[in-house]
Amino acid sequence: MAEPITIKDIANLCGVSIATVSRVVNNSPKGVGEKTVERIRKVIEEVGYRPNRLAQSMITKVTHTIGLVIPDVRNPFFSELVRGVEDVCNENGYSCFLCNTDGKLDKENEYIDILRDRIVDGLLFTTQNNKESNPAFLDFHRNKTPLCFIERYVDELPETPGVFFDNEGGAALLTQFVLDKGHRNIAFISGPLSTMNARMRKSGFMSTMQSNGVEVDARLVVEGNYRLDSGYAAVDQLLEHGKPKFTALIAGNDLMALGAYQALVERGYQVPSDISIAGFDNITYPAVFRPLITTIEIPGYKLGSCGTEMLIALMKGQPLAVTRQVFAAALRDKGSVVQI
Amino acid sequence: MAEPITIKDIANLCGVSIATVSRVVNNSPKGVGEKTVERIRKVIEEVGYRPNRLAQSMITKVTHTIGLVIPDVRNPFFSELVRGVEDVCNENGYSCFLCNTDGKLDKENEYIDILRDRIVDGLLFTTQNNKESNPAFLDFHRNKTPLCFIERYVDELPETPGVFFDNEGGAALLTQFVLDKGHRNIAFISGPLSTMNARMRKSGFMSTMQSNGVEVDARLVVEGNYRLDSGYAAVDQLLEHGKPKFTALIAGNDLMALGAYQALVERGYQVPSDISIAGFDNITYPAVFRPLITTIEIPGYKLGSCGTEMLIALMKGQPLAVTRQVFAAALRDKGSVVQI
DNA sequence: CCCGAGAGAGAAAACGTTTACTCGATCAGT
DNA sequence: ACTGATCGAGTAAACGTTTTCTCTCTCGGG
Repeated sequence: MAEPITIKDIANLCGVSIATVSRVVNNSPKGVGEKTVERIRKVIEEVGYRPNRLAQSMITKVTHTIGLVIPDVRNPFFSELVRGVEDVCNENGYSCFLCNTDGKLDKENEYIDILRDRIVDGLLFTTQNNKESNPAFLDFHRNKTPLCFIERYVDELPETPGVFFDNEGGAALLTQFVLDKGHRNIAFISGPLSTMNARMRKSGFMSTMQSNGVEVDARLVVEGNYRLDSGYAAVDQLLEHGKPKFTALIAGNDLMALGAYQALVERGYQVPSDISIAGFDNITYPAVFRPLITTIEIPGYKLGSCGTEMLIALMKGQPLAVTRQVFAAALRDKGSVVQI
Repeated sequence: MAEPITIKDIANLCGVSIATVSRVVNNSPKGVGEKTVERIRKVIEEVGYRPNRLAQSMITKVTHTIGLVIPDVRNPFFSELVRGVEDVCNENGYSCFLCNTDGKLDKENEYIDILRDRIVDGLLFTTQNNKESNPAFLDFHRNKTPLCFIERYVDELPETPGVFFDNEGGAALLTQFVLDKGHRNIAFISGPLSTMNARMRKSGFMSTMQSNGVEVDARLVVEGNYRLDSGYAAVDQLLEHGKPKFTALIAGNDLMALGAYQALVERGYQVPSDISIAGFDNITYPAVFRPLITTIEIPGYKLGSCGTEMLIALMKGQPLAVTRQVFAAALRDKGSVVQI
């Protein structure tokens, strides 16, 4: 276990004080002579000295680390997001602690505590729970440790910065697209309404239907849970009373759309000729795969990178132009919605 | 910016010395009276004191963090792996720095330096480059900072622990499966032969062919780069001289298999009735998607969790029963290889 | 020749812990 | 009553930095 080289070693090697070495390490140009700087630089280079970041952080109270709290990195949306976060961190000299909560409140709280203990400089946070939050969380806020939400509000912290996706606008865009194709009887499978984005998407659907003067049949609106099988089950529910009363189906995400697709095909319907289908997320798999679902793209990478940029600005004490950044929706037409 | 509560505050509040508080925090039972412990515990609880981990680490030289270096978290295999790593870390009180290198040597080296500076207790490392390595990397080794490879050897560090997937065995298993279906003319698209796993898979293919007494037509073995389009391009190369001379095609991963599938279909061949296809990875997408490719499953989560368990054992100074853990391959028959 | 300014550099405190050492008090055994 | 453990608790050094002061030169201007 070779003892690491410390600033003291460099000082001895150069015959100067540690203060002087510290000055050249942090290249604060004041107070050190040209040739001394040169000499110390050379020795540092030669012996490969690297300052101990723990000791530095002790003094400066800055660790150049952030915490990233998400439900599950295996979800492709979050993989994208994580990569966006990590890239921006790296560009700016930050490192990133990854934390998976599965959306569970107790794991969220546990991680918040851990991250506070580790003295992260900032926190990037996503979750489904926007009701309750942990004391440590409010501590972050109270201590003015920068905090940036990703697709999340916490009711207690209404002014906290965040990056959001325009779920309502996306749903409106998609609904309008389907309406423009001539559909009037449109079924809607929402995500779990306990989540903010499911509510927003549903609301975008409802309001667009209304603003187009199309009445929504309440029996055609069902709640799912964002999983494949719940899309499948929703179709059973929609077909409960015999023949479908809808020519198009919009799902709260692509996974449910795929489940619905499967159910419809198994029951002998042609998609999209009999029934059009649309989703949300633009889950992108290798282009070979079928079926393709017309969808709303959610820019995961962008949300991650921009959220991190906001956070870094905050950590640097820069004032934010916009504290809540909302990303517009984009439609990805893949042919699963046809004109009637 | 409310100043955080320190051990000194607790000491003052309780009218004891910081040493005593430290003892109860680390509950080292020696040397503190029953009632004192109780009193200090209560105050700590009340004011919500949490020790500063930086200060602790300064003394103990232990940070309870690890570095996880992978090419890209967006690759589903690595998403799985990352989650396996993070779960085990969390169970054991470790936090994990995520680093994406895109397989680039310079980014790998950069992260190694960063992680060493951050004084991680251990390092989990994957990459494609097994030839060159960075001085800091060897430093890890020299300083006996635990190191665990994931699907990687570094030639300079032959004794380093690691978790591996039995690529050669997997390829053998798959090749045997295809042979058992009666195929004799089998094309093989390898991954980039600069990578260890591509070489192993190819080698498993070649040796199984040979051990079954089937000669390999050199023109039917081409090199790809693990990406979709290289599978597509490989088919062009294989069909260069007119009609296919093979009835089955094994690709070094599923992505290339899919690219090959697309190319074959576009050229009017039926898969699998004309040509069977098999891959590697078991990229799992929602079950609705077609086509399905018979493949070898690589247990990403398991590799991550077991690698982390090894690393943690090393960090605790426990001797390892096995320093190189090799995970066996499992075949996932999805019907894309038919009997002839 | 003297004074003051400014440059170069060192001394030492501080950051919040852990831990080896010390010390007094209590208490059991003789 | 004296000795020697043992227990409870405090003192202070140490970890490797940053940073504020302070000090000593050197040099230019009057």
